[in-house]
Amino acid sequence: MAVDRLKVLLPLPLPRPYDYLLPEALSGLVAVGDFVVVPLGPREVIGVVWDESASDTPGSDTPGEKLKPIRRRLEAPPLPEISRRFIDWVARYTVSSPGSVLKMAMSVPAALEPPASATAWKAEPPSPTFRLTEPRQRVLALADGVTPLSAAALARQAEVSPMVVRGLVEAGVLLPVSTLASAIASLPRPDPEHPGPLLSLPQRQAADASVASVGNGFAVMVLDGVTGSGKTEVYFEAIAAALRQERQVLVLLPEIALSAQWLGRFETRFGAPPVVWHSDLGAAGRRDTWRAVASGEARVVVGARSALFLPYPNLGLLVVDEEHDGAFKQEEGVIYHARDMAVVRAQLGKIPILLASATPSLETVVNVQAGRYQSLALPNRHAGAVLPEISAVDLRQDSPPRGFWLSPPLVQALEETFAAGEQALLFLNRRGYAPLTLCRACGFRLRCNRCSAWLVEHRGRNRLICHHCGFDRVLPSRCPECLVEDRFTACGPGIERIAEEALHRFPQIRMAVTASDTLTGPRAAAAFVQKVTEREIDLLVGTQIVAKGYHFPMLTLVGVVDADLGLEGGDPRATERTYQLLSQVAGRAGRAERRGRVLLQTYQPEHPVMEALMSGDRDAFLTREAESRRLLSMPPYGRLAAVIISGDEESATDDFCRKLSRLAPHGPGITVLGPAPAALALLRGRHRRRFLVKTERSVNLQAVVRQWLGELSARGGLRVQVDIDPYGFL
DNA sequence: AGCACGCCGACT
DNA sequence: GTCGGCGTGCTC
Repeated sequence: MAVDRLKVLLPLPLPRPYDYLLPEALSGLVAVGDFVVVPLGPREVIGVVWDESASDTPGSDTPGEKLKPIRRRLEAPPLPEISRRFIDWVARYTVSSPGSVLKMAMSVPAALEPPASATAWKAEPPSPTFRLTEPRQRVLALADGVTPLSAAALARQAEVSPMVVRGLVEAGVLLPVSTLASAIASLPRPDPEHPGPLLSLPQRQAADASVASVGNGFAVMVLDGVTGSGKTEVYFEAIAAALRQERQVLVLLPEIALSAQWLGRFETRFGAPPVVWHSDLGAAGRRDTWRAVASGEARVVVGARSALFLPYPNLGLLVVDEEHDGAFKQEEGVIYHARDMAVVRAQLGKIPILLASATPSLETVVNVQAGRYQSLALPNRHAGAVLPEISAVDLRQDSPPRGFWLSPPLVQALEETFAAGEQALLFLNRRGYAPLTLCRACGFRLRCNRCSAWLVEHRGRNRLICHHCGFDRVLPSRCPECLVEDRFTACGPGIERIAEEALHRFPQIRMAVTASDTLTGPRAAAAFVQKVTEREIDLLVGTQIVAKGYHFPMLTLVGVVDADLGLEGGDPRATERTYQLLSQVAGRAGRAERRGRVLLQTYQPEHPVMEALMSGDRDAFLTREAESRRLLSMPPYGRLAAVIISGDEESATDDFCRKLSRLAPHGPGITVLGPAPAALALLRGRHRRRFLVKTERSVNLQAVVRQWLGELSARGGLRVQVDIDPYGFL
């Protein structure tokens, strides 16, 4: 019997797919995975056929027989089965609706509509009688190129009047072609046989192991090697292996927009650029990329976390570079960790995944120790480079003068570096001039009205900015509290202030100040990299943005202005994160023949993080961290979920929390903590409270949370968010 | 997510 | 008396 009903998943936060009738006219033409247009209330929505629902089980979970018919099927490649299972899996894991996850996979509605065919023109050999004037020849030469061009582009590039092109069209010498089809066909193909750099022996061995895994089913490999050990070149070989097998590859990077250097290395190895996917891709770019992925034409995709949800029909390898990086955690909407979901995607696709990092996350290290992941270690920096010498400056002894932040030893090291004609980096993970501004007359501190955060002075722009909601204002002349005039004073340093101090100490040096707000987009990043590489810059002052992925051969000194920043609060995860960040920053020093030096300014040189950095004994540090996590039953030894309640009214939010509290799950191996004010108790005008659900590994955490939250519905501006495996523990 | 339905304040 | 605010709930 023919199927006459289908389940269709819509990209909306609905609890399950809806049933629709398959009209006679579409019978046999619609299959599971197809994109279809269906009516939903008064509107039409694009969804995906999720399942067949047998017609002889009427209304098992459907209200009555008021089923509406599927309107039409869209001419797009169907959503692959693995993608559908992946979406279901992510929804279950993150305690969100499958429709919300589908929405991430369908982020480009335009890609599903019939390809808009902007007309381009292709040259046809003209008849011998056709007069080939010089302008006409120029146009025809262009139209003979690889990429078909529009009439306007032909005229512009051939430097002829549009009338010439029109004449050629009318004469039948230029024929119309569909831009889209040819754009896909002309995607540059990374070539696995393109000669790449020579690999060192350890690189070769790791590369061989990863290459061998390609095409051999699911496996997780951890590429573990210090900065400069050449991890990228190793996984390039695995990518080459996947390309030889005609499979697609996805590389996830934490900060895609800023990795111009990474793209350069890729092109050196493969002779062509990869397909790039990130959030600030234009609408047309997104559409074309989505289609290129769905058609299988995009061979290597490099992207930020959302690239994981593109509809790869033929994915053969996954790479997560800098796997420890916090940027893989999506904190809004469906909250997920792209690295963890990538492992699941690899498992569903029965393909290998490579996790690369110089400072693997504790979760990953524990998985290696348990034998679940295979470790491919790269012990040394190649090309004879040595690791930087890392030492602490004890600020209790070597304190900077009042109102300054660079200690005498650091100033001296800078002096030596500049004298040797080398470059230095001052690292401080704090944007702006000063993190806090207060009134000297009454002690009033300027804070954001909508967030529990101080306003940060950005002197360059003459603004006070909230880093959480973006609110900004000019510095008032009068204190809003005591009305006294001009008594505001900046407290503490941001990178702008460090830059000011450095310039005061070394008036001659050429300096670049880089933060996420000054290094906007790939162009700015490329310009910055070029300036540093060509040694037009002596000193870099920057936030974590400079810690990621750059390689400057002449940079031999790294000064960490405040190594203790981020250790406050006692969150077990903060220790690990600080270690990873500082380790990464330290790796910027001295990668070529020159040995680098790293100075950590700290008030606690005996802190395990500092000691681990200085001794280079990462494994001892990790063992110790793992032990403390085990004692606390924290991940990865226990399961953890954060439930965040937010509302624009504080009392209503607290009321709701009390109700939830009374219904809180209990039982063996289940602990619910809270409610407590969330890390940012006020964010964008919303009051936030947080519960922590902690369970033993044997407990189905998601089921517990789902059942708990299912008992109450949040109304009246209240919102409930579930964060499985939250990034912070407190 | 939309979009309609519904129940209370200021207008032609 | 109606127009319209946005709170609440439904959509196969």
